[in-house]
Amino acid sequence: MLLKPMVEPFRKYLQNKAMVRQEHLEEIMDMVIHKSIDKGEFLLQKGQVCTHSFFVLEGLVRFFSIDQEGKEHIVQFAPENWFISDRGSIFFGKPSEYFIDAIEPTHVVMLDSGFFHKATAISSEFRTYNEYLLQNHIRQLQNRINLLIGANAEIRYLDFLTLYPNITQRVPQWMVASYLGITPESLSRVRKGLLSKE
Amino acid sequence: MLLKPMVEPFRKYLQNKAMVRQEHLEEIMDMVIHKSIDKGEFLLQKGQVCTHSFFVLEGLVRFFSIDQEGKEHIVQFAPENWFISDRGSIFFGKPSEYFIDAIEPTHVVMLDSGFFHKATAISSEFRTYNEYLLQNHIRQLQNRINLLIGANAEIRYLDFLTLYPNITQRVPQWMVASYLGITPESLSRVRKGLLSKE
DNA sequence: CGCGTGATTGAAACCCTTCAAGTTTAGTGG
DNA sequence: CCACTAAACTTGAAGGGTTTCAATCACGCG
Repeated sequence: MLLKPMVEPFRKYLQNKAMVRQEHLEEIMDMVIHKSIDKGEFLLQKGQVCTHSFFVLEGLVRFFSIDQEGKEHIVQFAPENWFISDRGSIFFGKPSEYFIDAIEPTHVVMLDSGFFHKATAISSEFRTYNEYLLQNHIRQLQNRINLLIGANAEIRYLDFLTLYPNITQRVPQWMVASYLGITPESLSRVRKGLLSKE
Repeated sequence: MLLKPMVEPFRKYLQNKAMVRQEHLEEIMDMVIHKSIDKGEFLLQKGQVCTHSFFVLEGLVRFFSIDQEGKEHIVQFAPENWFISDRGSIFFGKPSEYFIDAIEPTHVVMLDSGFFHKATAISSEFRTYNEYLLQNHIRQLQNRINLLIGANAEIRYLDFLTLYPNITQRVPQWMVASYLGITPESLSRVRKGLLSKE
């Protein structure tokens, strides 16, 4: 058996979060491959068919699109212990409309398209947890849509701060703006306005 | 056995879309309850814990929030053959932030919180189809977020038209505006602009 | 140091909203 | 079937929030 020290956080995650039992752990762990990427490197680029999901062991990645005018729009951040992939592309086998790259030097495990089927077949605990992740993801996306159609930039920024309190210091402000759907200049002014209130 | 003529479309859906086999059909169908509601009646109101998912047999419902200023924001429409529920509330047992009501006189089947677990255990075909629905739902929500943070009202309206070509005639224009995150007046002007282009 | 990236600030332009008025459409009761 | 009414849609003008473009400032790193 190979020594894979870097992927240990994934084992811990399966054990403590997903409650996967000892007897199923190794079989699942045997399916994972470690990969490390530098800041700025890509895990997925537009036009590629997304073949893997990624679990972030260490570091921070972003999931984003680039529009016709060349502007980036960040759909999601993924720090440690988050799964990230283009579900549409991986599940339907279509070329992706999105990019995934590293904001920090990052370690991930790569999970091929059969991983979730196999792992849920092996461990009912993993199946339950995976379903929880899907439901929670949908809940978050709906909440974000609700804010985007109903709330102004200030409220969306405050919501972001409470939702991702730890990430704010790790990403440049212009990326936060991109996530919120506003320009860096606007975010700067929103922050200025908030400071003068308190 | 009871005669349930109204729920027949659900049986057909399970058979043709989800590819549920004959031998599993009745067991699943036995779990469903029919309910009909008038235009304007609610299936879910803010503050309630959502106890059921709904499958629309006939008619049209909307899933929406109301903000502090009393304005409605439509997160989703659900016409025939769509599932609708507040996944967050049903899965986590928390009071909902959303409303579901009928835009037309509507017939639904009610699926209690255990339905999906039981049905996926009974039929592996249903399990596969349910996963497809979840993945597809996430893909749609991500796409909508991407448009909300990166595209103007005109582009979002055109996307809406291609995504829901049949619904446009069935919902008042002010609801479409609410879905797009703009005012009815703005949508009226967007439409005027599009007419003068062609 | 100097360079590049990111953050801030200002002014003008733009998109969308708000408010108000008018028009059309749809539903209801006589 | 028409008349009436309420709701939905349109249009205009003014205002607000956000973007754009440009200039300046702050900082980290070679």
